Amino acid sequence: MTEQSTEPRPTLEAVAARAGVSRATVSRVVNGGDGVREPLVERVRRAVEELGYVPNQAARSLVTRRHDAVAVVIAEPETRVFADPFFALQLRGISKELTAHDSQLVLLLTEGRDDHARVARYLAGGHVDGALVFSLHLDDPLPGLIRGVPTVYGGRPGWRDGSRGAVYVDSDNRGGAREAVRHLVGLGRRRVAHITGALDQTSAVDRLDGYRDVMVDADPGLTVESDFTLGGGERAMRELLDRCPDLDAVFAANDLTAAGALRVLRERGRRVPQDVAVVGFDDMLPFTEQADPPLTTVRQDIEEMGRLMARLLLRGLERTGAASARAGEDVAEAPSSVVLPTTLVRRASA
Amino acid sequence: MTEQSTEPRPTLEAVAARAGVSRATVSRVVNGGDGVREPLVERVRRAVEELGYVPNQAARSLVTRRHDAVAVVIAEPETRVFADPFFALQLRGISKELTAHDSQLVLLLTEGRDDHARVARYLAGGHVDGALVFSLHLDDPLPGLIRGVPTVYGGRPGWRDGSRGAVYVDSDNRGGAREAVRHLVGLGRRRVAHITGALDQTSAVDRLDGYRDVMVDADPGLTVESDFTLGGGERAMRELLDRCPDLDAVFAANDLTAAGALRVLRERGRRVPQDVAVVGFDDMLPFTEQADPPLTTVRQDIEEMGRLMARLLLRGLERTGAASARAGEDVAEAPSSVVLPTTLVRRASA
DNA sequence: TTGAAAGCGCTAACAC
DNA sequence: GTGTTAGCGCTTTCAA
Repeated sequence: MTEQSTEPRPTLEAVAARAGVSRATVSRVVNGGDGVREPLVERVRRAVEELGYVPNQAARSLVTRRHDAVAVVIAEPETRVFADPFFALQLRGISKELTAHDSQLVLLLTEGRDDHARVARYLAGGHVDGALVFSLHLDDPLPGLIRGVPTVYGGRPGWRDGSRGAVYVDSDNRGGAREAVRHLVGLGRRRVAHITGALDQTSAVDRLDGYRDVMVDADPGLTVESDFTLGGGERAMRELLDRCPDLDAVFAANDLTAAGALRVLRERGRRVPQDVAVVGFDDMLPFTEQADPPLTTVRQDIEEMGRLMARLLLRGLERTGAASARAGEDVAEAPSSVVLPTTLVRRASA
Repeated sequence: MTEQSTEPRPTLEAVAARAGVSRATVSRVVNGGDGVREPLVERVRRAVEELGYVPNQAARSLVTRRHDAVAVVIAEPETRVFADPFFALQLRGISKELTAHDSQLVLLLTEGRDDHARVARYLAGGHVDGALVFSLHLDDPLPGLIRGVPTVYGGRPGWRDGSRGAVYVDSDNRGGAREAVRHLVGLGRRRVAHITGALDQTSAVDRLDGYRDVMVDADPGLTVESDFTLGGGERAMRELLDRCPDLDAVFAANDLTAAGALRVLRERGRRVPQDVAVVGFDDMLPFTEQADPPLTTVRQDIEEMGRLMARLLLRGLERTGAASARAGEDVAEAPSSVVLPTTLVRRASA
């Protein structure tokens, strides 16, 4: 392993000694330097430089009770998480926003129920200022375990008792689905099928609702439940074709599912879009572009969702944080949930 | 935002008072309970339970100088990072291993040169016990900036002056490439082309070397430089076809590149594998399986690489950590680099 | 404006 | 075994 620094890192004390001032003064300079006269600031800065001083965050947190760190909890037992770049994009957005606010990203991946206690303990341990929680399934016990930690959810949580005032960022899944299905109908398709996502997630439920909004009294046989995966999409498509050979369009709950459907349609000799038009959801490049034919889909801005989540959380933290409370200054609104619009991206498949 | 616990969390002191013992005893119980008599352990446990006590990590780190946290640094300015599930899989492996050791994963994504200083500062700030660093390009300044923090690299670093005793985990890129090309040659192909990866990364260089090992005195025109992306693969394939229309096989530096190549081959009316056989690298499902035809490729176990990196780092930390040093017990070997084997996965494309 | 001093909550010697 | 005590490195009143 690369170099092990055995010699202790310099402390405030050391810097103070070197600069010939008190610890308090060094602390002030390090934290912005307000109320310290210029020549002293200069002296301290130089000492910091020379000694390569870096504040010890543990000591600082101990007194300030701030950590400048945010936990990102991805509660997704399935391998699916890593089959599409969804989370990577969210992380990217989050990371950008946090970085801009000098906050760190602590990633908590949970593989199953066992991990919930661990995550809860961690969050309760006061390691982080807040949490961003993803991919909740209905009745996920996690939210109940993390009370006391400011949290923003990715996607509307699916609690039966409403969302209990939880703050979340979501796409307009229902509206997007409506637009997709309307597009298919506008193309003259009458037998529009729907392959759902995992119905224990609100995104899947909302997309199904959107489909139903447009296809009122649709043949129930045209809807088949699936799970957001490629393999699931294949299975679902086979089932649909067996059940309703006359279908002329498919709205799939996401692009991965649509890719599976496309493959089966090709297998079965159905031409896309001539025989069957297909629309996906997510606009997950390069899946959609690489698909054959390139996939018409509903785009959501994943990275922006991540960024927004982080922003809401940080804003909330500032609002309740010591800084603003002390000054009693413009106490901003408590942040509230945001639903981002989607857009239909037309390609060759529909 | 969900609930803001305003009342202060209980401290060791509070637990001690409640259990009628000293802080030291509580501390002992909380940290394993060695050397505390059973009835007391019980009393303390109950008090902890009742008060919902959770240790304050900042206070603990301040004295132990351990953080039970490891930074994962992904230094990848390109969007590419998020186009394939490569990092997600590594993260998964790392996360599993860290979790098993009660360590946290702090993710540091760097978007460009500007971020290096930030990352260096963070690492120097003693927030973490060690670092796992990925995706280094040649002459990346980062390694120079993080001296003092135990580090394991993902992929062999490409420093001109050797790897300076750095510990890394890598795949046998060269051997895997050899196997891929030998396979093509074994199929009777004589004009085997190679689309390289980004040659500022050792993985790309090693794969090129492996290709050359087998194709000694190959037509230099059969090798074209690319960048591990789908678009890059398309461009490279076009160039190759223009330059060497008689080529009968392509070894692409990764699956994404291969996918690009496949697309262009189809465009140009070349049948795969009859006219041109194609082999990729990575075995990035579902890319390889979804490809048309399904892609023959060199598989590397990405998740295992991640897990191994974490294991090496943790082992090294234990070795030098207070615990083992104090006891003077079996001082294990300093961990050394590991190169994982690859395997050829045959599908339809070659 | 600057410094002195009191902790933040915890662990680890060292006594008892 | 258990308790007492001295810090870990920092911020933050409070005086000067």
